[in-house]
Amino acid sequence: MTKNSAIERNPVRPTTKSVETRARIIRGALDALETHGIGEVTTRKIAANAKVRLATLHYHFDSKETLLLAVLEDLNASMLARYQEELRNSDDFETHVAELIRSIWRYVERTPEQQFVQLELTLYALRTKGSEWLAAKQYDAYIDVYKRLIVEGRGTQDPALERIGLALGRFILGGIDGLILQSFALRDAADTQAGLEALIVAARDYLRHLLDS
Amino acid sequence: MTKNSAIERNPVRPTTKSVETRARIIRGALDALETHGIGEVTTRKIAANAKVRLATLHYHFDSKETLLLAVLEDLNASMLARYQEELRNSDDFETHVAELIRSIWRYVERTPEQQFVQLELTLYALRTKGSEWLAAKQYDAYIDVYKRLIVEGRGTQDPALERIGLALGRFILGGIDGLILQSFALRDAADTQAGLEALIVAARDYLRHLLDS
DNA sequence: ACTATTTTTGGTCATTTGACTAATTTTTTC
DNA sequence: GAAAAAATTAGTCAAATGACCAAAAATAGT
Repeated sequence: MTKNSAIERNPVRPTTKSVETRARIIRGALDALETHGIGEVTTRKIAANAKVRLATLHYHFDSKETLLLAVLEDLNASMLARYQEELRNSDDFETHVAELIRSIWRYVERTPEQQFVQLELTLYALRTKGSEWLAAKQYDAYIDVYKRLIVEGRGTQDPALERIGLALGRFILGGIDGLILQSFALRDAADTQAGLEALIVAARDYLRHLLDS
Repeated sequence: MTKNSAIERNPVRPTTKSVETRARIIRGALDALETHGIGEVTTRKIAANAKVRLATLHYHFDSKETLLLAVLEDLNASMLARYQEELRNSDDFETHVAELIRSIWRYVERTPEQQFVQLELTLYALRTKGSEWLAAKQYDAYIDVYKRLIVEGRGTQDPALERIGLALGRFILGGIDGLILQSFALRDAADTQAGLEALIVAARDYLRHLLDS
């Protein structure tokens, strides 16, 4: 870990090629992270995975740390975009929320390794001095998206509704996180399914509770 | 990472001293993990922290991996023991559950670094081939303890009650995990508090739901 | 096509790291 | 209190790793 001369090396006008390579490296890093985990991932593995020389990697990213955090940012952005374009229905409020949760979980089940990596990287960011903001940004973004997906199609934009969406969004996010951890640790499909149903019921009841008060 | 000759080296009759040193190393490892995180922890840091030579560490633990997993086991055992000896009250069922959750959270707030390390180690165990069982054991144990704490003092030991306790235990564990992550990421005391209250309400409603069906 | 800039490459380096051994010291047992 | 077993120690080692540089190659702007 020697000192770094990123500022001088950084290009004034990044090329199209540069952007592509950058993206490829990030993708390679994600692949490497999924198969090896954050503890075993090395710049060489990432470079190999991205079909790029080691020095090229260091040309684009000042350090391994920078790269890993870039992966997390990328992961966040793409996952959020995914949710954004989903779900345009307009059921009954409670059904809508239930469907949202199911939709979220369907995505989680389709990308378990990604979820795992994201968890690892979130903890990594929290551990990395000066990068805690990334974790905060991530959670803020998630909560915001969840809120919007909840409120969506309700017609009004009552500030009270916004508050409810926010609270419910936080609740659901927490529930999903907890469920992810349990499903990873216990690997029991039936229990996971039951947990999901429990979360749906709980979210519904919590919604009622919020609407009452 | 050469191969290891632990079997031959292991003592036939471990001494009192040995047990003490072992415990000291585990404690040192925990300290090191708390301050450095799993990504930066080294055997040397651990040894220094435990005031033990590096070779001594390797005498007691076949490998870094073994040691880290031992830390996780120790952490689980001690935290569970902590919960066991707590809470002997016998309120109304709903109040009892609410108090339980508050009690759990109080402990979490008293030991944030430990919670963080435990999370890191759980992910580490899940990543470490052949050690996934440790994570499973951990969660099973937690769920079981939660279940017992929930059912405790209800008088009957109806199998239906057991089922309810189990489901509610899983639910609460997930909720706590989710809340821990959010509180770490967002670092907002008020939001965390609100999240806790939400969990309590949700658990109460979920309990009612379980009792109804 | 020429030039300036960006990008890539091959090769190098210091350091860290986990693991290991042989010898010494401490503890236990009889 | 002597022998045996256990525990500790100092010192060594190979491998891995992140970072870096100087030079070559590719690309873009004019």
